[in-house]
Amino acid sequence: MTNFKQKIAEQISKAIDLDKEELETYIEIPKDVKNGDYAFPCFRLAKELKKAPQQIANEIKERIEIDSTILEKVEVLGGYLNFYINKQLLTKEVLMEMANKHEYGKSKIGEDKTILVEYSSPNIAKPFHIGHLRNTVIGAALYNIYQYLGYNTIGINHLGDYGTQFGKLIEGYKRWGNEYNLEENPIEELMKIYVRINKLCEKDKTVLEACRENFKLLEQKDSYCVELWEKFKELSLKEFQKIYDMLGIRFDAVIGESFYIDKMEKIYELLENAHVLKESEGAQIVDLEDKGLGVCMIRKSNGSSIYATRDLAAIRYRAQTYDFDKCLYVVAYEQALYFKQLFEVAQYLDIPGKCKQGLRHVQYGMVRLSTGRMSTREGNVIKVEELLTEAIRRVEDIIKEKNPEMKNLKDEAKKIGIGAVIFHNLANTIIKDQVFDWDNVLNFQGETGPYIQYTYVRTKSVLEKAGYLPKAEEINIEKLSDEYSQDIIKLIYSFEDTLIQVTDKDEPSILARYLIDLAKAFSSFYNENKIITEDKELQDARIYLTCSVGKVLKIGTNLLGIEMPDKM
RNA sequence: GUGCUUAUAGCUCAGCAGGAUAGAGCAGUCGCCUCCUAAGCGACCGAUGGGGGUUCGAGUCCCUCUAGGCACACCA
Repeated sequence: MTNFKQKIAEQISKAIDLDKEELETYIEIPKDVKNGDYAFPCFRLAKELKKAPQQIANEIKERIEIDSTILEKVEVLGGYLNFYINKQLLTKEVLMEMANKHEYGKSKIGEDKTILVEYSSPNIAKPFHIGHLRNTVIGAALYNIYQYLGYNTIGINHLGDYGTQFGKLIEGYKRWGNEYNLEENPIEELMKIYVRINKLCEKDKTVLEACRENFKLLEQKDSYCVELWEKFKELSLKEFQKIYDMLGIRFDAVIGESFYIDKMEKIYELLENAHVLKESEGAQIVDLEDKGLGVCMIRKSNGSSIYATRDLAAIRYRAQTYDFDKCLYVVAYEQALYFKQLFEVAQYLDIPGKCKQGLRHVQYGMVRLSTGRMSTREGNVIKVEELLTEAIRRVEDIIKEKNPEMKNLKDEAKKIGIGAVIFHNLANTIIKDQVFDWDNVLNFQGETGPYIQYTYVRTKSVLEKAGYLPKAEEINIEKLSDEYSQDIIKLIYSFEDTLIQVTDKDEPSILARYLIDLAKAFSSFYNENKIITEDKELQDARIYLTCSVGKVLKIGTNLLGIEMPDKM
């Protein structure tokens, strides 16, 4: 499709002697459509050229050649040069693109680039709560979008299956294992043990030492510890899988921290050879004080490993295995300092420079309860299963009321309920904290997942009523020159650009917002116009547009990890 | 104490790496189903935390204050 912005920049660059790429960055999209489709503010040239902005605008306008196939007109308003693009061309191109491309917006711009996305990464033996949900949903959306743009994308679930916490669990199980029924409700019971042993550790430091000792034994492959650990792991994974199935999420690699056990010696060695490893209080650290990053611990004073060691081993392994260009860590912002340290220390590894530079912490805000922070140790967490089940239940109630005849009630309710929860997690800038509120998450009106789904279902139902789909090349595009249709056309035009923005900023909410805008534009259009009408040409054009909106809505929501219902 | 981060309408959020009159949703008030699904559409109401600065122009950049959140070595 024509890159209008670029074309306009080219024209301006011919009129005044400035680099067209630079000019392109100055061009903006006016807030008010009355001011055209693109605008070039001349203010910043005023000083250089020693002329009034308006005069500059006028002079550029004089010198510019208007290619009427691309631009309708150019106007000067204040210090702005306002460009009105050729609607016919835009409309034609969007419709043809839609007709010719099987998957609209799909691109190859990421070809030859490998992106790793580490996300979800729950801790074994701990409940999967709404904090993990946010992480999982953000990671999955990024994964899908990168992939759609042609990147070779690898999704990694870096399970927290190692560390002192297991020393604690083992200690707890040793002491009170027979009091708990692990088979029945594994995570619940393990959590109780975990909470209990943590309380004891706080009171009695010797117990904490015993826990650390257990982890050390686990690391040394003590058979009792390994056996227990494997049992905990198996039970937890089964539970997690239930949730991934509900959410429709899968990973290319599920590799726990424990996978790196035998890859850590090499890390010690590399850091040793780089002369950055120092002893401090009996532990091995890398001092990053001069960079304002404190110290990064690599080996504990009792000789056992720590998460940084395993993460470094993971980076090295991933560089060797995937030769990645970018590795995204979707992890809450509370670990911001840690990741800065990690990436800093990773510079000493024997991996390609592009891998070292491609490490990126995608930070998202915490999910809190109105009563404060969620804490597994405190036991006050909202579990994902509970939330999804409630969402589905509420949707079922609404369907029974609004559409009692509906078939596949269970299936559709699931798509809508889960869709609402996923969308809610992606609708806002991810760095912002969220205060969890049932009514907020499970609101189905306004800017929500169900709103987009509802809009989509409407497009489907119109198409069903029409019973045919006209050919794109036969559409009379003049029938789509009204404001409502044009709003939609412009939005569809900017779909790919929206996806690129998501990957530029690692911010899925940009796509979520876009889909709301598109659904709104269609809803207004739908309300204002009859699609099925007497005027056959008009009907064809509108049907085609309706179909296009439906396609983009579906592709977009799927990229966010949300399924579309057929009926609502 | 140091560092990071957030602050926009009663509530939840947008605001394209400074640009034209700051946009939505929810809540509230009011209209719209003899018409393709009212989980919808339209209208009204209502806002940039305080103070400086840079700039032709600041919600956006800088400084400062205030208020939340987070992190600062043997948890991950």
